[in-house]
Amino acid sequence: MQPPHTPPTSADDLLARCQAIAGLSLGELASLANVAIPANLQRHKGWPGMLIEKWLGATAGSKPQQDFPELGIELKTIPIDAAFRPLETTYVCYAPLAGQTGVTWETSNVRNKLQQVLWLPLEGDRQIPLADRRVASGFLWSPDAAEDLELRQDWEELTEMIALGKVEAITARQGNALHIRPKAASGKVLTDALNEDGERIQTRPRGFYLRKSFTEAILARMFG
DNA sequence: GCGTGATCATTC
DNA sequence: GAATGATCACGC
Repeated sequence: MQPPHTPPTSADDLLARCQAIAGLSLGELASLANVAIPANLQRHKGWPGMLIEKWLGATAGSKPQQDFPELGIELKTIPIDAAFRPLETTYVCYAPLAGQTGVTWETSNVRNKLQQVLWLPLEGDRQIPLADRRVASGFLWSPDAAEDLELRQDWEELTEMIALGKVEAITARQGNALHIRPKAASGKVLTDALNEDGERIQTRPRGFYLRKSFTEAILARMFG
């Protein structure tokens, strides 16, 4: 077995690729793909995600769109414990901080990214050696009306604060499903934002993340 | 620096 | 122990 050389042609094709790797360990997938296995993830935090992208035929690169644009599907690997509960929050996308005007929930990056997600849970317990961690069954998810509403309310609240120049007042404690946290290579990285007087300021870049409680409910519906 | 892939590690 | 705030690697 080898990683595919072409993108999946349909959602069914993509799901079939998931089925083909379900139950295999990251070590097995890495050696079959001739990818080196890091000792741990401390300096390779995105490694599992990159490996799975390769196995599903996602086009490599850092485009700000979905992983499978022709299918309208975003891929998210998610580390889980033995009870299929998420061990980490899920990064969605950058939070625009400088003069985003006229953007609504319907046209937001967050909604676009979450319109249709292929969740691929993997064992993430730090006690399990990285190479031994197995991949679970991937599944497609789209937010239902209640989830969409929950996400929209959080997004609108946070986006309004940014628009009012209150970026610095935003805390990760805000938001039921979606929240904002720093997202950068280090605390030295700065980007443009606006203060309450509409003046340009420099602040740490932020990103939107899904809370564990939100993704836990999604996983529970599938595996619970 | 932006945006991708995220997890780490300090604080609560 | 969990959540928040901070950080690591890579391509361009």
